[in-house]
Amino acid sequence: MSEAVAAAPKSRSGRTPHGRRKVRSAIAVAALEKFAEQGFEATTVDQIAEAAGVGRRTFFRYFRSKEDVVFPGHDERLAEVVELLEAASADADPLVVLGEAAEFVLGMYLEDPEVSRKRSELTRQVSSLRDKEIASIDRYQRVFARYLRARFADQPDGELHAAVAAAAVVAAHNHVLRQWLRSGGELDARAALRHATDQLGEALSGQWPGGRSDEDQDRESVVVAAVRTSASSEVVLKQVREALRGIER
Amino acid sequence: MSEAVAAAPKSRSGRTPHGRRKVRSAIAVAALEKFAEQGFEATTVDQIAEAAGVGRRTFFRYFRSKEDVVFPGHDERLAEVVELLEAASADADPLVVLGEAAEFVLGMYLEDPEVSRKRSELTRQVSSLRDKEIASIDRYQRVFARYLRARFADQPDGELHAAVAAAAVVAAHNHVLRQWLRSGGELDARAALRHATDQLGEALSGQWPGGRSDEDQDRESVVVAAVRTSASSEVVLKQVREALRGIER
DNA sequence: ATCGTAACGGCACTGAGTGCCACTAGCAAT
DNA sequence: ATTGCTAGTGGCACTCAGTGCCGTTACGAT
Repeated sequence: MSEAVAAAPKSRSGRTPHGRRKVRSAIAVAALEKFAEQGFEATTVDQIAEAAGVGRRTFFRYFRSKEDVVFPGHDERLAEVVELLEAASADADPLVVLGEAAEFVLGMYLEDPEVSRKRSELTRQVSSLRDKEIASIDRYQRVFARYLRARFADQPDGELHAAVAAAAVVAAHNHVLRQWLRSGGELDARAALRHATDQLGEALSGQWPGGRSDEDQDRESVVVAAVRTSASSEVVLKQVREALRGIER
Repeated sequence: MSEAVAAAPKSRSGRTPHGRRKVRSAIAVAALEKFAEQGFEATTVDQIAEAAGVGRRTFFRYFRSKEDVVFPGHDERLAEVVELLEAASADADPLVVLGEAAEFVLGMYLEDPEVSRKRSELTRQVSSLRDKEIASIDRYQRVFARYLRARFADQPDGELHAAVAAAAVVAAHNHVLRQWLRSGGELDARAALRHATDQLGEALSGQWPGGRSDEDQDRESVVVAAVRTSASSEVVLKQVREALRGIER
């Protein structure tokens, strides 16, 4: 590990894959192995580099920091979400679009359940990783909020509603993700997320401005007789909702 | 800086305030001065310590990290919020309680506008500080969510609603805070926050379970005739809501 | 005056992250 | 095959944050 031998042809000496993309993967695998074995903080970059068969300096060429090994390519993912939102039709219900974006993000976790579980285990234990992840989630939320801000631009309190709705969607996503992780991957996360965002859409676009555009054709199929009553509109609504719940399904 | 002179009576040598709490303040002031002067990253702890007239080691006795100088006592503040929520009446509307908690947090910023503005300027520019702050905000959100989870425990989807509502309240708070900062402290932030949480309360407690306890007495004052229709319950509800809106107010 | 305690300052050490440079492998042109 | 270019690599040295240790100093109590 020291003398003149070090300069020998490492290319074929078992280690040092030298494949362009293989190196990155080798480092990541070695790192996660070490983290699971001896913990995150107790593992030094030197150990990871040695285990991966690369130099310490090379580690930092592939990952900006030790934390970054745990969250690979979060930047690219975020860029994909931005694209997704930019490509969304201007006619579509903004909250539906955001729901789809959230499902897309969720899909990235669902793709590789084992990695996701290991990551969540790590982030649960190591505070610096938790902070990193929270910051990363916040970036998604900012993108969501920016999208909604544009869509709600002409409404009163549009910025407020955008910020709140974005936070709500992200919270719903996170909640479903946590449930899924706790269930050991058994839960139908996509369905759960859709259920959650449906409820959100009902609550938010119902009371707030920003209504749907395809409602008009349904409007004629129901007639409502409105009467004055001492009860608040909230109470009336609640009664109607319960009544409907009794009829349907 | 080296020989026997170092042991001389520093206590009266102009520097070294030596007041128990004065030291902390002196360090903080010196740090913020240096940060404003040459930037956060370009300022080393040694420089801060020297400017404050204390040893480098002492700096780390008062602040866990360089970032911590910018966010002093966030832990204590969080503890206060926890107390506030624990002290809240079990009868009160959970969302109102959370609104008050949010206003309390907002109040901490409002207390000292100049410091708040300097902090926000710093966090806007330095990513590591931004991440720290986001993590700190998330801790508030977790506390909020935990509170709501307890209050919504017996409801269907209670956990989801707790997570979403907590996120919504925090988002509203952050939005108002941002507005206030941008307005240069002119905005009536408390009123704006109350306006925002009022809307939230309407949207969330209206559509979702988690109803108030005084609704039952109102229930008898409205009668609903339910009929089958081709329209979805969403559409029916929306129609009713619009009709009510036309009648009231 | 003396003792005990708490705070302080210095020192040395670990480990993350960066800049620099020399080396090598692979590839293209000749 | 030789030369030359480029990109990836590894080692080295350096800065700086953060920590453990310890001798010293200031201060309060007896």
